[in-house]
Amino acid sequence: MSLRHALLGLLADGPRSGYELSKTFDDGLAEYAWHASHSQIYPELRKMVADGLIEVVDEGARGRRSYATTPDGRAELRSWMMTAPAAGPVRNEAVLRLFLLSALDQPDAMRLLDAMIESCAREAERLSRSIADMDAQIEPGSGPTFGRYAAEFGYRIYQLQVDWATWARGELTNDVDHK
Amino acid sequence: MSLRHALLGLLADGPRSGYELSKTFDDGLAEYAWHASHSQIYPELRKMVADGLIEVVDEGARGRRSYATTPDGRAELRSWMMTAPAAGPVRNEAVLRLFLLSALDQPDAMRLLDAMIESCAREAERLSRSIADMDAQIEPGSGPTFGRYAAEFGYRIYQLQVDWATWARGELTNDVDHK
DNA sequence: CCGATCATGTAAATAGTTACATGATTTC
DNA sequence: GAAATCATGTAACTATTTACATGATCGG
Repeated sequence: MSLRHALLGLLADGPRSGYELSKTFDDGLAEYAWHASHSQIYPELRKMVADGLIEVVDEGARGRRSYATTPDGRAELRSWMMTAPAAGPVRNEAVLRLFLLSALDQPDAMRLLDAMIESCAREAERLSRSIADMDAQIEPGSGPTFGRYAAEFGYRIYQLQVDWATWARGELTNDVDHK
Repeated sequence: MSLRHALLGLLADGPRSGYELSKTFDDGLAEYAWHASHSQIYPELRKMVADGLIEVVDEGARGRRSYATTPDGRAELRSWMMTAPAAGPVRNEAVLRLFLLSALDQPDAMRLLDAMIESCAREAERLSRSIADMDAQIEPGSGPTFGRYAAEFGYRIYQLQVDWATWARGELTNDVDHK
């Protein structure tokens, strides 16, 4: 049950409301690691309270409730972080399409690879700028934030997709030349 | 509904049984792109027959049934390949744990990073050997197989994780030094 | 003939998505 | 005072996992 651990992990940084947690999924986490919608998050938070992993620490305007981890929650998170198997089942539609490339004919495959190379390159560049911004305004001595780690990962993964697709494009071209 | 398209894509290469499709998921696909168990695959194949996307082309021993794509199925696959959005929701537990690293204390984070670096490096090396094997025994003029594409992707992604984790390890170390 | 593997299935439970629903507060 | 955003929820549906279940064939 990774959603539960994702929520515990985010709350480890400090109290958050369901709404804020939902936002955090939307920027960064959902793109590379784990996606969840608010309709899944709110009920899960209730269950986690019932299970003693988190507790309500503040109630604000508009029914806002902030949650924080309990000692049990932190123990559960640590145990999961340190003992979970290295790889679990993966779901990634973009990668799936890369893998099914050979199901297309040559011109379609080329068109798709070109489109992917372009969109991944654009993303990589966007993240590269975003990283430069972050690095320009950190206070010295403080380590990278969550967002900085995520951006670094994102930059590298988009660059990888560009490189892989460029390589695959070359292989496909050679393939045709030899026929 | 990506499972359906994954199955269509695999069947585009030639007729396969549910059992074989299930095996294909297990080596390569499930690790980087999409996971599915046989208990999900068999019912889905039946639905796809009912929807006219695939058909039974052979019945062999032990109740084995081979499926092949229909023209409708190939059209559906192509349309999905060419028009699906560049990025969908992602699920990847290993990456999630990387992102939640800051929820651990320094020594635990270091231990986890070291373990990840080691296991990813081992995987990268295994794939590197596997790639060398494949490249040694291809007939000249024929393009890379599905497995070759997958292995290339896998190698690069494990290497990326090693590099990212090594970078993160350095950042964490600096962080402590400055305190 | 026995163990491994081939080959398919179903049922129950959990996880996740999509659509619907409501109302408060802030900002302009 | 209207639009945007904050903030939470539920219901129905679909997808996925886990566990149970069965039997055929192949290799030694």
